Amino acid sequence: MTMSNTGGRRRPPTIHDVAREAGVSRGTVSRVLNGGHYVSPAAQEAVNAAIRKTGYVVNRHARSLITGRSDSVGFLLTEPQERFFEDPNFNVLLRGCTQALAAHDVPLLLMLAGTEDERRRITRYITAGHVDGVLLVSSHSGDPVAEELREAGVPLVACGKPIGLGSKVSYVAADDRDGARDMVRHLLSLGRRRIGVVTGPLDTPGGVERLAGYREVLAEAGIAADERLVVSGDYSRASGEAGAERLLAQAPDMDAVFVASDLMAQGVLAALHRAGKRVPEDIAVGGFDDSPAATAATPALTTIRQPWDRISNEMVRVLLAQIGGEDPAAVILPTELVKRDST
Amino acid sequence: MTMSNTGGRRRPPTIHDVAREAGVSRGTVSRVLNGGHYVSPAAQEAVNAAIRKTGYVVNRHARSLITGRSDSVGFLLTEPQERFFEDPNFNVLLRGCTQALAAHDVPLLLMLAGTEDERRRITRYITAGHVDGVLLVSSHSGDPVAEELREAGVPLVACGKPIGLGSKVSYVAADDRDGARDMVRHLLSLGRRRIGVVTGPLDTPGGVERLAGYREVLAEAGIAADERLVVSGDYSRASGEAGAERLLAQAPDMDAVFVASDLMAQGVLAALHRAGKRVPEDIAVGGFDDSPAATAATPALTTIRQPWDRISNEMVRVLLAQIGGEDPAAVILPTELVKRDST
DNA sequence: CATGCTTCTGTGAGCGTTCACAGTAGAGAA
DNA sequence: TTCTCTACTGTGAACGCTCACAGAAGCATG
Repeated sequence: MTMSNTGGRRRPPTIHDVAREAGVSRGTVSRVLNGGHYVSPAAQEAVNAAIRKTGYVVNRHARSLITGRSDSVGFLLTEPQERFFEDPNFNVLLRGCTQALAAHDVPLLLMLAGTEDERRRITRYITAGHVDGVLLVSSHSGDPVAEELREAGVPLVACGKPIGLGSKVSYVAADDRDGARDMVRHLLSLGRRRIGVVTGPLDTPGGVERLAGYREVLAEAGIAADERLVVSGDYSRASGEAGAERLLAQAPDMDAVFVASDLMAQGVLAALHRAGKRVPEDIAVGGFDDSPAATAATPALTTIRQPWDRISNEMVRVLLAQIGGEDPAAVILPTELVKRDST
Repeated sequence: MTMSNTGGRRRPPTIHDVAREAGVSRGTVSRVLNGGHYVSPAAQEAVNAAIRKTGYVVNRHARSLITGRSDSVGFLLTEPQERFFEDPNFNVLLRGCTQALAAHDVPLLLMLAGTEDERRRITRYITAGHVDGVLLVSSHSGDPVAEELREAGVPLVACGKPIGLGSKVSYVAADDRDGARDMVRHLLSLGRRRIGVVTGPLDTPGGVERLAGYREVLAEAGIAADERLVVSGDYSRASGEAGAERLLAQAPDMDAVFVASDLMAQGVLAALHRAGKRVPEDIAVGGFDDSPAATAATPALTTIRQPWDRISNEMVRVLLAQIGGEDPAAVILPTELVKRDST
């Protein structure tokens, strides 16, 4: 073994060591490292051998210092803390993004900005160029961070359509409205006519769009809108529980309910259970997300699958493209109805 | 406003710009930046004003290049992917560590190393000095990453006691054994005598220790060990379900069961429900973790709370201390019994 | 033979910091 | 006065890399 590195760290090999080992100059090694253009096969081979032999790994700090890029991206969460770890979707997204970035050898910096203070610090950090771009996960509109970053010219991709901002910012989103339409059509196809809805927060695209889909399908089916069948939640389990109770009180003849998230649907199921309603016999329940909560629920939840792997992949793709100089882009991905036992 | 940075990124101010603005030298600015020793109050003030005026932010790459430190740490997950996003504990831990690090202005790099290939790449990345230290989250023993990193002299703190390694590696863990003892004692105090257990994987410290606690308390109570009451799971919901079925078959007279994770307990509850057993009347169920799954379960789960915020805080503290030159340390934190409806 | 073109290679400069060192000024002691 | 000590300040020289440029070699074309 050449790299006798056991115990205590010694000075790692530099590009100079590799060059000497390979009998070429720093320039040639650098060229090999960066794509190998204008390098003879012989030199190429010698350099690669030297890299293997010395165990050389490029010093990203030195590289970043001169290129001005950091070759890393931030994963920024501007949600208040609770939501982050209550909502399983975040995990799937985070995991997907980490993997997609790893495939490009780009490390991911996780950033939490719940408070005003943290937001300032992190904005500062980002605009100082410590990351090349940002994957933004914040559902609520009027998020000042997105606007600040956009103004500072930081490449940015949001997850879900940012409500406040113009079309100048990239985003990747599932087709919420279409997913909602699918679910409500499914409920209609089961013969249900008194279909309630527990929406998400109406300052989020998901909240707005899923409600819109619900309304559209009912209108198309010639069913009159009934506001007693519409209540709002905040995606939390507790708000689902409260929502179901309100619905039962306002519309006792309800025979189905479309819930804008699986977590809320869990709450709805609990409330229905308490009220002595059988699911799906008395009331069919449809969720949204296809999160682990859907299979964990009893009965297992019929829901709308969001294509999280594709979403994360696309977010990374669009972000890297934008870092590479391309213009912002919006990507909408289709959802899928997953039938289980609750309908 | 001085920093007219609107649209397109311009060259950010350097330490030189600040020095000129403040009428001092680079050296003085640098000293202010690094603690302000040997700097006159007047210079101190002038530099701070200049920093505010120019909007200067230190270029970490340049700093890292010369100091040899990266001022960032890695959060390394060597679990296979599924577990990561099925287990809510990871989130809490991740969030806690991110916050604790942010308080020290240290960014966190999230690293996933599920496959052999990824492991090699990431080990390489880490040993090249791209992070100053690593927070390691992997429960299974015989994890080669931990050993490699330790050998390379990378500061390292594991979450949970690494089984294979000697005492040379730091770790922070909840007192699994004591938590298990509390739970089993609680079940005994309810008059239960035929207490089953669904353990975690027995190549993880949590799996081993929680089972040991169970055995100890039963022995102390003078209850003979009965291997028909002991089955193993892998912390997944499904394995809890399967485990409960085995227990019911092997020991139909079981009147309580201690499950080594809340997620598995959810599976246990489902299986008991299917078998027509009432919880807690027929069989009391105790979980472990106090994850969101505990409150989501019906009935709400009596469980053992792991002090995740303290765990993450301690992990960060120990890691930073180790980076600062201190020796490795082990920290054991107490757990807490949380009584709900399942016992 | 000169000229141009393409492919390849080496060299110096410089990215923005910190660090070691060499000062300078002022206070107090001899 | 002169010396020493302390508090402070400025100045190269790195750190390891990429980039622009200059030049060499090979080959075809004028």
